[in-house]
Amino acid sequence: MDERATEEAGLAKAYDPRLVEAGVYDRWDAAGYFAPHDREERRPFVVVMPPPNVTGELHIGHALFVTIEDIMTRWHRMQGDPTLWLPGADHAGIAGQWVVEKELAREGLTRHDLGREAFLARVWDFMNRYRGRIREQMTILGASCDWSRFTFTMDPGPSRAVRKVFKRLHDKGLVYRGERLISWCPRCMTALSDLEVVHREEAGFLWHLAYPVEGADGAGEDAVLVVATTRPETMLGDTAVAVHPDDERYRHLVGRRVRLPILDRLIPIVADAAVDPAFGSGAVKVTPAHDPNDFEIGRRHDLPFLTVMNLDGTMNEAAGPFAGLPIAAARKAVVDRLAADGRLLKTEAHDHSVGHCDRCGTVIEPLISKQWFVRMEPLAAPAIEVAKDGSLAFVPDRFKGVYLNWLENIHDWCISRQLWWGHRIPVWTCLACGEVTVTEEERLDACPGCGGAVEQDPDVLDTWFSSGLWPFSTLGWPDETADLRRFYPGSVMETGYEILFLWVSRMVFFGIEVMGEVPFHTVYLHGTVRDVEGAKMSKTKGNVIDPTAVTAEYGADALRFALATQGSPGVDMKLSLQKVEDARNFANKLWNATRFALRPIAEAEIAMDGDGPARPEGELALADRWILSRLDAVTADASRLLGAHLYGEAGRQLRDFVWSELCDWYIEAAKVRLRGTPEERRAVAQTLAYALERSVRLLHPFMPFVTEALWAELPHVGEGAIVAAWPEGGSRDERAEADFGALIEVVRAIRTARTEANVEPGRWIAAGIHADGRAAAFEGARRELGALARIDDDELTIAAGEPAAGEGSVTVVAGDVVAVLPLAGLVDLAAERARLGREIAEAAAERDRAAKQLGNEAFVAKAPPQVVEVQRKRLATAAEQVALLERRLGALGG
RNA sequence: GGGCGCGUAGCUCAGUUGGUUAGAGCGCACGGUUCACAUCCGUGAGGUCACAGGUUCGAGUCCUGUCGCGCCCA
Repeated sequence: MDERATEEAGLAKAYDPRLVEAGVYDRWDAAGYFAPHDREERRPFVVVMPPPNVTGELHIGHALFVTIEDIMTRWHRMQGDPTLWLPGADHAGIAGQWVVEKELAREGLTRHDLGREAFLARVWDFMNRYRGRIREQMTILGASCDWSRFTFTMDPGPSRAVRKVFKRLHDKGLVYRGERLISWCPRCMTALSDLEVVHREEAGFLWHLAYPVEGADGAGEDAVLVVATTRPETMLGDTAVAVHPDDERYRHLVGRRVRLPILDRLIPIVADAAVDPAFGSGAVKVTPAHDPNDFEIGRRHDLPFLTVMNLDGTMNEAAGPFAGLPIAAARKAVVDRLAADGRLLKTEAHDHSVGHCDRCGTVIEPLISKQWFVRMEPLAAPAIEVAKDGSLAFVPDRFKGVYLNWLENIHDWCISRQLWWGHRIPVWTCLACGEVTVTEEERLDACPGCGGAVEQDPDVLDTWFSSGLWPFSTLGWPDETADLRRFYPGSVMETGYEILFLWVSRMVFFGIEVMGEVPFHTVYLHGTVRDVEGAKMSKTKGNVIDPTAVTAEYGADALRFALATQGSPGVDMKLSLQKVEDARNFANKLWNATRFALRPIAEAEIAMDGDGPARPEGELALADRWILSRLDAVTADASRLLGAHLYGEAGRQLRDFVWSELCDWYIEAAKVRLRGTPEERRAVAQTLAYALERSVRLLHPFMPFVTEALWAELPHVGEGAIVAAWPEGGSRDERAEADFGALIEVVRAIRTARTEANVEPGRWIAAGIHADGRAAAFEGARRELGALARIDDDELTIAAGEPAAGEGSVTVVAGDVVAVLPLAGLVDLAAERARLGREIAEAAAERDRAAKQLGNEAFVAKAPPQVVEVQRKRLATAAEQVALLERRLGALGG
C-alpha cells in the first residue's frame, strides 16, 4: 500500500542522481531560461564566465567556478533580475599551439614542415573538434549560462576588438616596439611576460672567479678581482665588472679594467649602487644582455650589450670556443676551463631563484629582443584609482591590497609572442618604402603610402591581451550593440585569485581605457581546490578528482554542494570524496523528506496563493508556528549571506535548517498529528507543503537538479524552480521559538536520562513535566512531547510549579523546565544520587559564574542593559535549578 | 627582503559588527528495523581556540610580539 502511494506521488524510494539529473538541463535550455529576460526597470545582473581553454579537460577548478557563478546567477534570476551569465572559450596561445604540435610530432612533423597556413588550418581543425566539449561539460554541472551568446576568443568579433584596441593604443603611444631584455622560453621559442615566468628556489652553486686586473698582472693584492656568479657561462657575455661606489675594498679600482678570462677581453670596472657589497666578494660580473639587473647597470654605464646565446638555448658564435653548446653543457665546459686556467677560486653550494616557463617548465633565459610592449603606467593609474575609491570592490577585501601593490609597481607588458596560433599583430610593413601601418582590418593589401606590397608582423599577441577585452568584446564591441548598452559594465567577476594580475587587472584597465568604465563592480576570488592532503591536484601526481567521474557517481548536485559549502571566499580548500558523499546524502535527505510529505499533501487540499502553497494561518500548532518562524529566519539569513557573497555559509545554514530542524524535529513532531484528526492532517500538510516548497527553492541555486525535480512534485506555482521567485522571510514568532526550543531541550534531557538509566529505547515511560510559564504551550504540544521523548500520554502530567517528590524517580532539568521520570525499579539510587550531585555542581558553577559577573560593578555599569539582563536571568535560572535539584536529592532519601 | 593568509575536537572546517556553557560533519563509543530516509535515527566521549603580552566590564574575535605552515611579489 505504502509503495503504491509513493509511486503515485512519483518519487522513487531512494534518491538516484542519475535519474534525477537526466534531461533536466535540456528542458531548461529548451525553455529559454538561460537567456536574460529583460525587464527594463531592473538593473541586470551580469557575470562573464572565465573562458576555459578550448582544448582543456574539465577539471575540479572549473567545477568550482561553475558552482559559485551558477549560484549567483540562479539566485539573481529567481529574484527577477534580468540575468546574463555569458560563457566562452579561450584559444590559449601557447597551450593551444603546443597540443597540435605534439600531435604533429607523433607524425614526425613540425609546424615548419607544414608552413604557417597549413599549420593554422590544422589548429582550427583541432579546435573545431573540441568546440562542443566545453558546453557538454558545463551542461553536466548544470551551468545555467546563455549559450546563445557563447564566444570564442578567436571569433571574428573578439579578433576585431583585439586589432582595434591594439591600433588605438598604438596611436596613443601606449603600444610600442622596443629592444629590451625579455624573458625567453627556449622550448616554446617565444617571449613571455613577467607573469608567465614562475620562480622556484633551486639548489645551485656560487662560483668565485678571478678576473685579472689590467696592469697588475704580477703579484700583489690587486692582481685579480674576484667575482661570484651562479651562471658562469654568461661570463662570455660580460662587458664589465661592478662594485658598490662606497665599497672601500674596491674604490681605487673603479675606472680600471680587468681582463676577461678565456676570451681575453678587456672590460671596465664600474661603480654602481645596485651592487650588494655583502653578497659574495662584493664585486659582480656584468652581463647586460642576459640578466635584468645587469641590463640596468649596462644602461647606466653605457656598456655594450653582448648576446652570447641563440634563441634555442645554445651558445652563439660570440661564445667563442663554446659556440653551439647547450647552456647546461656550456656551463660545465666554462667551469672546467676556468678551473684548468686557475681562474676558479671556489665553488660553494648556493640556493637561488630560477625562472621557469609557466607552460612548459623550461628554464627561462633573459635575453635582448625586439618585441611589442604596452606602456603600463598611464593604464595602471585609473585602475588604481577605481580600487581606491571603491568603485571596484574585492571579495575578500584583502585582495585589494594585492591588486594595488602589483599595479603600483607595474612594468611594461611584453605582448608579442613568437607563435602562430593567436591574434596576429595588426602591423604591416611596406616592402617598398618601409612604411609601417597599423590597422584594425584583418588584411592590408597594399601600402597606403606608396601602394607597394606589404608584409604583416609574423608574431601574435599574448592570449591575455584578448582576454583583457573579454567583458566588452563578448558583448559585441566595437559595435554599439544592444547587449553592450544593456550589459556593460557587468556585476561580478568571479575567478581564481591566481589570475588576479594576469587577467582581472587587465580587464580593469582595458575596460576603463576602452569603455571609460570599470568592467564590473565586484571581483570575487575563489581559492584553489586541493586534494585531501592539501596538495595541488595534477595529472602527473595522479591526485586529481575528476568532476565528470564524480558527478556520474554522486551527481552534480552533490559535487556542487560539497564545493560550495566546503570553504570560504579566497581560501584554498581540501576536497575529499567523503564531502561529496555527505552532500549526496543531504540530497537524499531532502528527497526523502519530500517523499514523506507528499503523502499527506496528496490527501489534502493545499491552499495556494500567487507564490505557491499559502502560508498556514489561523490557530496554529506550536510545532507549525516554530518551523514557520525558523524558516523565516533561515530565509532571511540565506538572503543576507548570498548578498554578502558568503555562499558557503548560506549553503551550510540551509542544510542545517533542513536536516536538523525541518527533518529531525518538525517532521518527527508532525507525525503525531498526521495520525490525528482530518483537520490536523490538513494543517500539517499545509505547513509541510509551504516549508518544503520554500526550502527547495532556497536550495535551488546550490542543487539545481534535485530541487527542480522535487519542486515539480510539490504543490507549486509557475513553470520551474529555476524561474520561481526567491522566497522572502516573514516576521519571526519569538514565543514559538522559545517554547518549542524549550520542548526540544527537555526532550533531549529525557532521552539522555533514559539512556543513562538504561531504559529500553522502545519502552513508554511516565513523566511529570513542570514547565512554569510554558505549561500552556507544552500542554498544547503534549502529544508531540510524548512521542519525541517516548512518554505514555496517559502517564504524562504537565504542570506549573514544584514537581511532587517521588520515590525512585529521576529528575532532569533543561533550562526553566523540569522533568521527573518515575522509573521505579529501574533507578539505581546511588547512581541517581551521583548524577544529581554532578548536575548540582554544574548548575552551581553556572550560578556562580553569573553571580561573579553581576558582582562586577564595572560590568553592570558599562555593559549594555540587555547583556546584564541576560546574566540576571541566567543567575536566577541556575539558582532555581540548584535549589530544586538539592530538594530532589533530599527527597531521594537515604 | 617586502606583503598576505592560516594555526579552533583525532580529521575537514564554521564561528558575521567583541557578549550566556565555542559549533557542525566525518571518525570514534554505545544503542536503535517507531509505517520518509541504514545515503538513516538517538545518546555520549572529545577543545587551555598555536604561544606570550596588551586593550576592554568582557577576547576564539581587536592590537603588539614570538613560533609553525602556506602563498604572492621582488
